[in-house]
Amino acid sequence: MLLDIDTHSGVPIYRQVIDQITQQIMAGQVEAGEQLPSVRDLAARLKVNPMTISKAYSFLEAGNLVERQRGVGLFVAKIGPGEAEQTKAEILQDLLRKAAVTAVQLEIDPDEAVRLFRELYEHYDSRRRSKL
Amino acid sequence: MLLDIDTHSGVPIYRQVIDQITQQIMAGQVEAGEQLPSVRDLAARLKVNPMTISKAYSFLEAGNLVERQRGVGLFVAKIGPGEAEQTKAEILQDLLRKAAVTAVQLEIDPDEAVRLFRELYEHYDSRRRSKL
DNA sequence: TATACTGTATTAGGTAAGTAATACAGTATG
DNA sequence: CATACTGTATTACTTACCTAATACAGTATA
Repeated sequence: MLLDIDTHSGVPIYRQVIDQITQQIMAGQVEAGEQLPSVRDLAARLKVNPMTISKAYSFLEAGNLVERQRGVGLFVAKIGPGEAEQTKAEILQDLLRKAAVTAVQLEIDPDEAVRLFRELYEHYDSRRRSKL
Repeated sequence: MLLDIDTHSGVPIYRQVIDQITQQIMAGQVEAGEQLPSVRDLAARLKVNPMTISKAYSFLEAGNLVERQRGVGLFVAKIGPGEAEQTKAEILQDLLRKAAVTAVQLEIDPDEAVRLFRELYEHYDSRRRSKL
């Protein structure tokens, strides 16, 4: 599992871990039942304290995205389709909110912004399809 | 000047203020010599402590983006020609690219994604207009 | 001069994040 | 059983962020 922590972004490390694992689960990059790296393993890889990772994992567990077994490890949970849909929408909304605020701040025409977004969607969608 | 503070993002408030003002200056949305809102004014608007805004303004001053005059206020500085400017379209594209990639990865319907973006735009746009 | 604004400084306090160190409890394997 | 892993708990500490309150100094206007 590849995680990237940007220590200059101002976002707490544990938040970045949560967000990235959440996204990977939602994108189907990891399957239900799959084991995530151990607290110590991931902490060593990311060069942070194990308790920081444990904190992130606790939040993921509280959000029912993973199941933790003491002595064994952490496993991706089965996500109900309704829950997955809601989580996906929340992830996208956060990104689009940032874009929308910026578009408004910079006084970019809404139709222009929407057109650009749709074009980008189609661009990356066709790239994804060409991989199937 | 419209600023939006997302208290759930984990990014410190002063960082968000810095980043958004920086972005607007670099995009040419505000001109050299233009006055920014006072510390107290912006703090009241964003419902934060004035010292938090003062901290952000200090960083902007340290980065030579603004000039502060005690008793008068804060003014956008002349930016040297060497400073790399991004166009508004480039800025927005970077953000929308991330959203588009994510929407594709999460297999979110394009019309749904576009509808969400437009709603968010209109939401923040109506906030901006209500301040004019 | 008084008033209302402007930014700045200071003190004190609370919360959050991250860390180090240590130890415990549980699991799996040889 | 010993070992090596697993997650968890705890204590203590530092740094960062944010706040409230207060006051000072500077500027602009009536």
